[in-house]
Amino acid sequence: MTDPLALVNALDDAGYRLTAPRRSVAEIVAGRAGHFTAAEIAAEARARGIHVGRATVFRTLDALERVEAVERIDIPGGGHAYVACEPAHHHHVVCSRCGRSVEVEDGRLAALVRSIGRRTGYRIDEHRLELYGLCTACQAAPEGSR
Amino acid sequence: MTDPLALVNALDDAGYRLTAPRRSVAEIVAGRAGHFTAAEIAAEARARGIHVGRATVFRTLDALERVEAVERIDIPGGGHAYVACEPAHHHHVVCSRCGRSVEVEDGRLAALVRSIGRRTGYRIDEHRLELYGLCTACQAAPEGSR
DNA sequence: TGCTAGATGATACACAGTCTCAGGTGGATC
DNA sequence: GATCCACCTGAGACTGTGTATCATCTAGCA
Repeated sequence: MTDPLALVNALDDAGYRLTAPRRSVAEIVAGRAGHFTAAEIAAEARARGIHVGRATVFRTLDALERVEAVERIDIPGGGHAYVACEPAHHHHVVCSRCGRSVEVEDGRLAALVRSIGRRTGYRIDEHRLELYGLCTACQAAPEGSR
Repeated sequence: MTDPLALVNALDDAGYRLTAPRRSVAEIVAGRAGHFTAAEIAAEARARGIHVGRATVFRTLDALERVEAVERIDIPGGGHAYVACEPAHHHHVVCSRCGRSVEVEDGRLAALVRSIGRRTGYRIDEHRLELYGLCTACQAAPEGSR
């Protein structure tokens, strides 16, 4: 759950025009607790009776990613998902049952990455760490319930 | 570069039948130094004059992944790739220019993952770390050469 | 208010991956 | 070596995700 205004402002600050479809997408994104796919955003917009083209959803998520208001992650089994997040380098722990995600910051991993770089001789420019498991709520909930 | 026999044996040991298409795919996979996509394997088979269906390539790579003879990784920009590897949990450092990859083992990351689990309350079942950069050869080679 | 660059929706397209199904074949058994 | 059948195959349809194109629309500036 994020402030829709923050997303809209991020776009505005970066010089993107503030259009109705962008506001709608920002609002839906902001209302999401966990990760979501482009298709889910399009479906929710349709469910709310808002007409937003599929291409526009992709374009808007792309814009939000550029301004670092959302992050694109790979999900196990292929495909992508997005998470609304703070604009600093970090990683996500994603609940594989309910989709809720939390952010963890970078500290020790950055050191680990540097050490791997030294050991392998590679000049490491990019890394991605994604963690999947069960959030506290889903651990407590009985198996299969959702 | 892996021993094609090792891949074929891994399939055999797991109870998979040893068919001509599987041997061909195993041979092509074994001949690869870096990562590769299913499409590349299919293309190389075609180039060698071996007829292997696209579905069969996917099925064989899937089987090889099951027996842990290859690992499926996500590449930046979406899509998947595979790397032939030893059957122990580890991660890959992939050269973003030539595609060559090296394996790094797990030690400190496992500890980091545990500590993230403790901190967030998540029960972490799965994690993936992928590192991208330039290998020593590509760092030495002039920009743009391949 | 008018203008224009940038945004839009519709649509076609590309591509990866999955599924189905009729026919083929590896390998166990005799 | 012959037989048999469960498993494997290729072909091709299908699905889902993401991109490209284009005519039309509109936010926001002068």
